[in-house]
Amino acid sequence: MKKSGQPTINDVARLAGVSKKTVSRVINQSPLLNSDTREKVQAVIADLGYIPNPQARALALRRNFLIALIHDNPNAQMVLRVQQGLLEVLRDTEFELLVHPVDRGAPDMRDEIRRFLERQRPYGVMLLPPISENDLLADLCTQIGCRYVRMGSATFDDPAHMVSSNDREAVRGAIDHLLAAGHRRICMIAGPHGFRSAFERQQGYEEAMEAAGLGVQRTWIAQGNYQFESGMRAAERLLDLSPRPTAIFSSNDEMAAGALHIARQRGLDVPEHLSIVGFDDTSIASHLWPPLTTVRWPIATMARAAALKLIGEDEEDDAEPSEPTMFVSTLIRRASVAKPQA
Amino acid sequence: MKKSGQPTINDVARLAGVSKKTVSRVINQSPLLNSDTREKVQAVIADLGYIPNPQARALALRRNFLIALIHDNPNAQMVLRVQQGLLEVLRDTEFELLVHPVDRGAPDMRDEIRRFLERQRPYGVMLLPPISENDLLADLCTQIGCRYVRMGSATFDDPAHMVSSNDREAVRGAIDHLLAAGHRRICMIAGPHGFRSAFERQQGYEEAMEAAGLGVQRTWIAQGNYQFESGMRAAERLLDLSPRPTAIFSSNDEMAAGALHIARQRGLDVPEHLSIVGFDDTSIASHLWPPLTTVRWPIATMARAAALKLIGEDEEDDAEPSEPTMFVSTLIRRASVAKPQA
DNA sequence: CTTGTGACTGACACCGGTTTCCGTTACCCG
DNA sequence: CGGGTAACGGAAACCGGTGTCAGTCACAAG
Repeated sequence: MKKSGQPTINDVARLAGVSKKTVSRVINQSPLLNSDTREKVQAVIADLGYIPNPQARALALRRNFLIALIHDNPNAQMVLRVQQGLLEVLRDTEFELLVHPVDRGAPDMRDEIRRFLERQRPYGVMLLPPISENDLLADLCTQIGCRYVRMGSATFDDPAHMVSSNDREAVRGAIDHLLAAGHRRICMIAGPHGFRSAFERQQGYEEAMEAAGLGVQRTWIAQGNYQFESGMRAAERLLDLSPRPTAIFSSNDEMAAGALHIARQRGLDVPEHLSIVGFDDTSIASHLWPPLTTVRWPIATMARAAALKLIGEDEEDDAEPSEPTMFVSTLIRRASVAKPQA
Repeated sequence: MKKSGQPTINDVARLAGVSKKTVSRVINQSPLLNSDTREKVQAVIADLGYIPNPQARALALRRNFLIALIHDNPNAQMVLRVQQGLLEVLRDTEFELLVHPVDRGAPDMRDEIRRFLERQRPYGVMLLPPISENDLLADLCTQIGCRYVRMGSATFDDPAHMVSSNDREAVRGAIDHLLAAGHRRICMIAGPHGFRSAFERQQGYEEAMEAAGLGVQRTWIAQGNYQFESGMRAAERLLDLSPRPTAIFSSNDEMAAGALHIARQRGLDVPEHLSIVGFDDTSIASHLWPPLTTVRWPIATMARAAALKLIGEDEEDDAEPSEPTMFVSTLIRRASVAKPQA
């Protein structure tokens, strides 16, 4: 004559002969518990297959176990690798991942995110580039009272809230690689205006070129929007230059793929007639022909670190030593770079 | 002297001069409500920025507003397009998306999923291939009492629980296209054993070959696991055949990309020396050189349909006419197919 | 033999909504 | 004018857990 639904905490309490409060103590690992009682209750829990209702818990605890991933990202590979990194950490916790993409274009994006945060009040929020660069969104999180971590191409916040890489330096390394191969007419496909990553990467290019005494030519830099087609357009402009560049560095792999596409269309061999270097090391880089020399951006690793920060125990006021949350990107040398032809 | 936290339903009721019951009626869109009252309450809600606590609601309603996406998918493009499709529908509802990837390899996958379902009890569950083909998981959902939709390459369940495409027919069309171009030695890179999509696509190939009076040669079919590298290995085996095939149909784009890679390595021009056709039409297909002729699998559309099914009002017992949940894939002709050389 | 102390446990209110069960009022209709 | 119905209020219970605080018990100290 029992009700047939899920077992509740009352069922456990009754069967174990204790109060529901004690069961609650077992669940929450309260230290002041007789180990006999604990074991008895745990046995009943296991026997019944009892699982505490997360909604009820959330209500009573006034906190939930949700991590929200907010992003507006053009790149599928990147988003998925972030999800994988996060979930690798979350898997053996009681946290779950809520995915909430937004539309950067929309004028009410901020309100939309606010509504989302106020409604769900996730325990932690992960902000992906490019919207992670928006300070207003970070403010929103603190205002609502959610922990947050921003992922970015440079540190622009309290390190406790950042997981970042040093793109500028990584790009310098990539350009140096081209320089070392003998290239001088090195052009760049830059990312869209307003993106911090685009800015950092362009800075890296400019610094490397100036350090090599080559200076920076405005016409050598074509802007794209991180998508394939824009890489094609940019490459067209660059390859129309005369003299033609011998190498192109692209702010991300997808635009590099677009550049490769155009080179092919024009009958230019890569790397014989044109060297190309990308950024990100998404799977497309190794799938292309020739396989793309590119900068590996350790996204999944960064996502794991972010997850740990989000669910970590560190208190706010605590003067944490802000662990090493700067990750290094490394150049992956494949087959899209060669010495320039005489 | 108010408490500063979130406004509650009591605050709304007090300010609107109605009972909380009435506010609740407004929120839940009860039909027997004077429109004046409704508007007044809604005004207060808007004014206060009141948002009902979803946890409390879930607790009281004994249902929540979560859609879970369970998948174990090798293909980033596909997963992300599904997410986009789902979220397009969910965006203007009160539902949120919970992403829960699993590990197909793990022996306790089913238990893991059961724990997840019993804990979260999502309102709806979306099962992606390949695990959507697992009947035990579908049973699990009904057992737990969650709605579910399976996405697949053929209908193998009550149509009310399926969103499917007819891969077999689509592949027949692709092979016919190759046949029409004059190809006879058409090989296939098949998907992994045990995948329904792999089976269906292979069937399509075999049916088309037999219908053309060419018969099916076992050695003309090489198996892969849907990933790039396996496509390379399969292509190597196929291109070692003598006489060499003039065309290769691949069970998905990624393996087709691998085949293209190998062709390049061997100095074979595509499509001059070898025609290649893929399946899925993920972004890699159009980014490759030459752009890949492939079958467009309308994933996002299917995901949208699935979302509608999941949040739809249709009752279980209702003998629904099982709307058109079969989606057609279409051949996208790009540049990787040509007449075979004499 | 009290008394105090600390370890352990239970009764009860509470989280923020919904539902049930009346009860009231106003209005419409025959 | 009786009676039916639509629109809403009030009180209390409930969903399934957790916090507070008081109580019990064993045992050592006084």
